[in-house]
Amino acid sequence: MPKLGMEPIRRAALIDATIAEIGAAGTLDVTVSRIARRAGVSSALAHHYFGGKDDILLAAMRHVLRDYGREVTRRLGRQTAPWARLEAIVEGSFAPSNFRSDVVSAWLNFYVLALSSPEAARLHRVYAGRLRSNLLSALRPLAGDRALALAERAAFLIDGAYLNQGLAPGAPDGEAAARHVLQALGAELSGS
Amino acid sequence: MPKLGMEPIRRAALIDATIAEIGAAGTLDVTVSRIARRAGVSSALAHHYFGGKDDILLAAMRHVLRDYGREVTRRLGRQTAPWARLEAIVEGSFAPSNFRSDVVSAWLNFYVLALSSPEAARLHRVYAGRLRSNLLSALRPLAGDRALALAERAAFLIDGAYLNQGLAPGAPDGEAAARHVLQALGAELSGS
DNA sequence: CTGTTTATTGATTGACGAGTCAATTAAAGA
DNA sequence: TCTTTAATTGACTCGTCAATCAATAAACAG
Repeated sequence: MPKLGMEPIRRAALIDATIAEIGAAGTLDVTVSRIARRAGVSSALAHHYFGGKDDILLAAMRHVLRDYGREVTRRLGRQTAPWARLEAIVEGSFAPSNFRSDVVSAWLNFYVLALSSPEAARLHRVYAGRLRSNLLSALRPLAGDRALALAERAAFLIDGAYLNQGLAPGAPDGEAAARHVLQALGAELSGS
Repeated sequence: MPKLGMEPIRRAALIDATIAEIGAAGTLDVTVSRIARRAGVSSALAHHYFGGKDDILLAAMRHVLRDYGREVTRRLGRQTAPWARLEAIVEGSFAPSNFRSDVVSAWLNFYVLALSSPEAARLHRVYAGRLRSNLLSALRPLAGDRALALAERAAFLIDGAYLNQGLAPGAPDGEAAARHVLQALGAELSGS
């Protein structure tokens, strides 16, 4: 019973299913059939709309990255003071929608995918570049020429927190992670 | 032409080949055949000594973790002053033998493997626990009751540096990473 | 109505890869 | 010398899975 205009709905459902499936399995070794089943369609349809498994994976990665960027950008839009902008970046990074355990699990898998897939590597570079650029512009007024090094450390802290929260047993706690990172940055800034 | 006592030699060669293969491919999706070929034996022999692919992977993970631990422990043995012990931990973490690009690539893959393999998760917990315990004992005299939070941040920084160096283009620079982490910790400690 | 386009799937193909096994060679021991 | 044991492999089996395709059904255009 084909209704028209299904494409965007199916795509979205398949992408959500992909993230959920990867999150549940903890690996990219998920079959197209399982993803499709979770989305309520046949595996043939997944191929029809995406072309191949790689394309599905990359679409899911783009989706995660876009959600992440949206969350940060939204918070950043309202702030002008440097420290407030820093808070916006960090808190956006650990916002509940990004920091759900299946999303973090998928995130880690996409991170590692960048080691073997050029397109995934490109997406990762875009993310990493934007994060550093955001951090740098917020830190410049606060830290002057130490801003570059501080931005790098902040990026390390954020990624490290993701990695550890992703592997820690129990539900991840974004608030605690954000507090950690901000406290570390605050301490480094005050001790100038 | 079977010589006796080949087992340890073959095991070692297969483990090295596994790390090299994973490092080169950037994924755990490497075939037993390729690993065996690199080690100069047949795939049947790999199964003979290890049992299955999972066992090979876990053996390689243990090997990486053991090398890491050795490097840290060796440096730690000579030091008694708190800050020197901290340096030992951090510098050991980024020692050239641990921080070769194929090893880091394998490391990241093993990290993610812990999301789906209980045994890999156990190994990771052991590593994470020991790292924190080492950091904590070095930081306690320097930071008192802030030591716990600081140890956590240091762990985030180290893992974050691994993650970023692993994905950065070009050869990883362990010295720079170590300096980064130590400088961050020093700044936090001085601004008490 | 009729033909075209969109949505959808069941069935099939083809490849690839983990794990098994029987057979071979040579060293060690009796 | 005979036999037991370790080392080693080529060939084979069995599943699984990505990808394809032909077929069906509904909406829509003219």
